[in-house]
Amino acid sequence: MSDTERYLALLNPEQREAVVHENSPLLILAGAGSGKTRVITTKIAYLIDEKHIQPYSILAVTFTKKAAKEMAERAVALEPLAADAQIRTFHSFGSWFLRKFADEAGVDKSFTVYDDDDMATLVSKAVPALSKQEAAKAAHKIALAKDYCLTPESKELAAVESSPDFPDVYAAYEKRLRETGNVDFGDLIMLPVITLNEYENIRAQMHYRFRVIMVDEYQDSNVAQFKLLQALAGVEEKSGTYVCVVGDDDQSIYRFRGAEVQNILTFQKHFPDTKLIRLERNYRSTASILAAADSIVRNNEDRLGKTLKAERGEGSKPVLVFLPTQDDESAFCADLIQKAHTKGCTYHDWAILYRTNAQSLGFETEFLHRKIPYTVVGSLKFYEREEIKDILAFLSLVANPKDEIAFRRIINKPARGLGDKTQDAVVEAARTAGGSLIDACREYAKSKSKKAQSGLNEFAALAEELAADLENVSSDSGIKLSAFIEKTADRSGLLEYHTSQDEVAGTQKAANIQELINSAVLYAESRQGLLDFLDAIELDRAPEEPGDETESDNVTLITLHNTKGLEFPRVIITGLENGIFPRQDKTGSDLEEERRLFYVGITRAKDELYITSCSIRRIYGRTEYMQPSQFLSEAGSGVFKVLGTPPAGYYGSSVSDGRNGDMMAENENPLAAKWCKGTRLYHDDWGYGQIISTESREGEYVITVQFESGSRKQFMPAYQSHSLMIVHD
DNA sequence: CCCGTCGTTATTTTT
DNA sequence: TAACGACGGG
Repeated sequence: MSDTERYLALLNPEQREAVVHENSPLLILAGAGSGKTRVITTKIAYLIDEKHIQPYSILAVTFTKKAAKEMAERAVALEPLAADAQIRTFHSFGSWFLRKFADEAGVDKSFTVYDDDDMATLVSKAVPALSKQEAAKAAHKIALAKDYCLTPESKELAAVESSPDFPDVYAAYEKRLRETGNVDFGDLIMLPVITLNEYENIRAQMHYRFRVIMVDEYQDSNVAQFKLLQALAGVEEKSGTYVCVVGDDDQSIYRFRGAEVQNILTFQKHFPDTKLIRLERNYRSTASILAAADSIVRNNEDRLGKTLKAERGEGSKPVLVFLPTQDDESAFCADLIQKAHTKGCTYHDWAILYRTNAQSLGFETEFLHRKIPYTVVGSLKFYEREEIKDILAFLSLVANPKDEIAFRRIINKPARGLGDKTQDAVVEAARTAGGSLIDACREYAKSKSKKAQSGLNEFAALAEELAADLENVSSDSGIKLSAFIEKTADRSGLLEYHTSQDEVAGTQKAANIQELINSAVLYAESRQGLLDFLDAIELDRAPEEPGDETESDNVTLITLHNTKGLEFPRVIITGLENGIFPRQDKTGSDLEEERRLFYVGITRAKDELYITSCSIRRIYGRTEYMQPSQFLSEAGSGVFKVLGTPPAGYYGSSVSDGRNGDMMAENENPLAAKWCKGTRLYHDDWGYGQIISTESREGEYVITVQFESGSRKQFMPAYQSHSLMIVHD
């Protein structure tokens, strides 16, 4: 048996068809857990082994570095030659392209990438009339415009932001950004598109180079990325480039950030003769979890439509739990996890999902209290922390002395007596001279009196010294970049500044800076090494966060958005309440996106799924009465096993079997109506049971419960209802 | 220019 | 509730 036969044998018929398909564009609609990564990686190996495609001319793009890394590793495991294939994120491809064709694209070869924060700062400097908030809003709109590949001159710009001065704000920002030589994230996609459209020779060069292009998570691509794919593939030129995209329209959850579901819905129109293959066999979740997922997403209108078939057993029904308050919610989750842990289930098996980052707080408090180990994924990103951005800003300024944003960030940190006024003047001087900000400091210091003078010279000397250090080391000298970063942190005074902050606020800033230093050991102490390091950080931030504890036994706390591509044996999706999830008054296509988000959450679960909904929640310090999420009633009955009692007036999936209503008419005691003979119950400690008798003792209503575990207990629902929940099947 | 206090305002966010 | 930004006194 050849290697090829061996790995093809691992595939089901649809997967195999997708791998061996050739000669026309291919759209793979891959449902959650249907093995799409396996298909892509096998296809890469197959193209190299059987079709003798040069690995070098295969381009596979993903959205996250994590996905790119996993894909590369798995492809290489199948075929070592795949190490030479270009497997990268859209943005890292854009970065590669822009450095290669920097002159044509109009950027500095050694550009660094501005993030959303930097964009907002630059907008406020380019258009000083705007308040901080207006600048941030404008920056967001500019990013969105770039996602749609719109320049300040584009007629369609009004669709993004109709305000009449928006094109001017955008244009002013662009002018200022080009002056720095840097780019923003949007540029990494948009500028290559513009360059490719403008230069026929570059287009031809790319067509010659890349014979196969594959795109993962295609449902989350935006218009600019679509145009990039179109230009690279050369549909109009009939370049013969093979295009294969993989995605799932039901998992499109980044529309608010410019992702365009239409890209996948209309792919066949833009790429003639497209072959469509559906992967609908799900190898991840049990049948009853998939049934729940389908009962949600089938309420969406705008979808290509597909039904997942479970390859695993039926499994246990997902459990829907109605709880009084959010505190009960975190207690319920903690109980569930602790109980499973005593039975040998690891913490690592569990994930708690929520709509907004703020919701993690309640769980953190409860878990800390109960000593349940956990990790919060996402919320405060390492590279977005103040101290890290400070050090990176200093490094960026060394790399590019025209970097205005980096300059402003650190020139007066620690305080050197150089406030806004001085900064503006220096930046202005540098802009008119068209030169370096450091030179401008020296120049401006001459015309300035005493105090500012020494500060300016001190700062300039520091920047010059560090820059000179870097130039003096020949590249490949074997010295590590981490030594240089350590020196930068030390000499700039930033390390000392943040260490003293630690003492006041009890933070971990100094330790974080040390982590940053450590992360640079693999880079050379040279100008090129620094550029590589900054590039890697800008584009690959999320994955290898220092302190990543995926190895140890922790419960995962994570937003629904962040779970894309992940899976867990046991999942709890929390906060299923109108206003929280779906958020506020989402309607139409926004509501459909929320529904897809729920779908993504459900399909993360392999074996067990729990869903919680509270009656009372504190929002912004105010106590609000919540209604269960409309998604729950849409699911219809029979999908979930229901625990607890939904708030009055809720006619969702837990409609009573008629018994409760009948009893209410016969009995004046509301407790007796609810806690009647035959009612099925769930108790935090004793598990499932049924009421076998009821009585009144000394004026108190008492029930006797027979538990499935064998034990028989008595309870007074008036006082103990918090630990007892009624089961509605 | 620095630091404290008060008032305002709250999504999701691969890169 | 909490966190962050705007403003005013030192």
